[in-house]
Amino acid sequence: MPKIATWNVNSIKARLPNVLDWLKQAEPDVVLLQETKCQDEAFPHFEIEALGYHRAVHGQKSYNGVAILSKQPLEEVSQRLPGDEADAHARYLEATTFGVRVCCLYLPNGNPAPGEKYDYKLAWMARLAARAEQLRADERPVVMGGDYNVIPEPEDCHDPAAWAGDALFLPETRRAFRRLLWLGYTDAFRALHGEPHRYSFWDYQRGAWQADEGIRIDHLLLSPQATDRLSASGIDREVRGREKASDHVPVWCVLE
DNA sequence: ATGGTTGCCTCGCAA
Repeated sequence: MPKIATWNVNSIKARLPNVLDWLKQAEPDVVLLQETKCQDEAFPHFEIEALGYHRAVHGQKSYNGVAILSKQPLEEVSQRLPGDEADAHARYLEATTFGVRVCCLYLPNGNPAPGEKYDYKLAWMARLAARAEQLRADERPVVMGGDYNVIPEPEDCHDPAAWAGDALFLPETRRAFRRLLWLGYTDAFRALHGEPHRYSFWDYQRGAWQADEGIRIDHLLLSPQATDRLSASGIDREVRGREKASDHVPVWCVLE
C-alpha cells in the first residue's frame, strides 16, 4: 500500500464512464490524471467522491488539465512547476498523500520539432529536473508520474525509424529524460519488467491499436526512498480495447 | 498512400 496509478484520460467528461469502471475494478489508492480538459467547476467531483476519493484539480478550458485522486486527504497542494511564472498551461500538480509526495505532470508534446513548441518542451523538462532534484534532496518517498511524452528507448515503440524526427523520441528529449534517472529516479515499470514493446499509448489513427503499434510514454518515476518500497508495477493494457477508450491506458505501481 | 481519429467547441487546433 498504496497503489498509485497515472492515466491520461483525454477529457474527463468524455471518459467518465470508463474512468468510473476502471476505478471500481483496479481500486487504486492514488490516481494522477492528465488531459482532463475541463475547468475546475466542471470536474465530475460528485461521481468520483462517491467512490471514496479526495481530489485536487488544476483545470483549463479545452486543453491540458491535471488532477490527483486519493483515498486519503491531499495535503500541501501546489499547482505550479517552478521556473516560469508566465507559463499558463495547466500541466502540473503536486500533493502529499499516504506519506508520499506525488507529482502529476502532463509534459508538453513538443511537435513540430524544431520550433517554439519543442523549445517549450525542453525548457519544461529542465524545470522538471530542477524540481526533481529539490524533492530528492528531502530524502522522502516521491512519485513523479504522468504523460511524459517521451519514448525512453527504441524498444518502447514498434518502429524506431518512424519516430526518429519526432519530439517524443529525439536524442535531446531522451537525454533530458535520462537526466531524471541520473538524479536517482527509477522508472517503476521498467525496473520490474524487462520485456520490450510494452506500450501505454496507441494512436486513434491508422489502426494502431489493432496492429499493436504503440509507444510507452506514460511513466512513474520513483525517488530512492520510494523505489525501496516498490513491490509491483503494471500497465492496464486491456482498457484500450473498451468502448470510447482514451488513447492512453493506466500505468500503476504498488509501494509497500 | 503525407492518409487516418478523437475531443474541444468552433468549423481549426491539439494530440
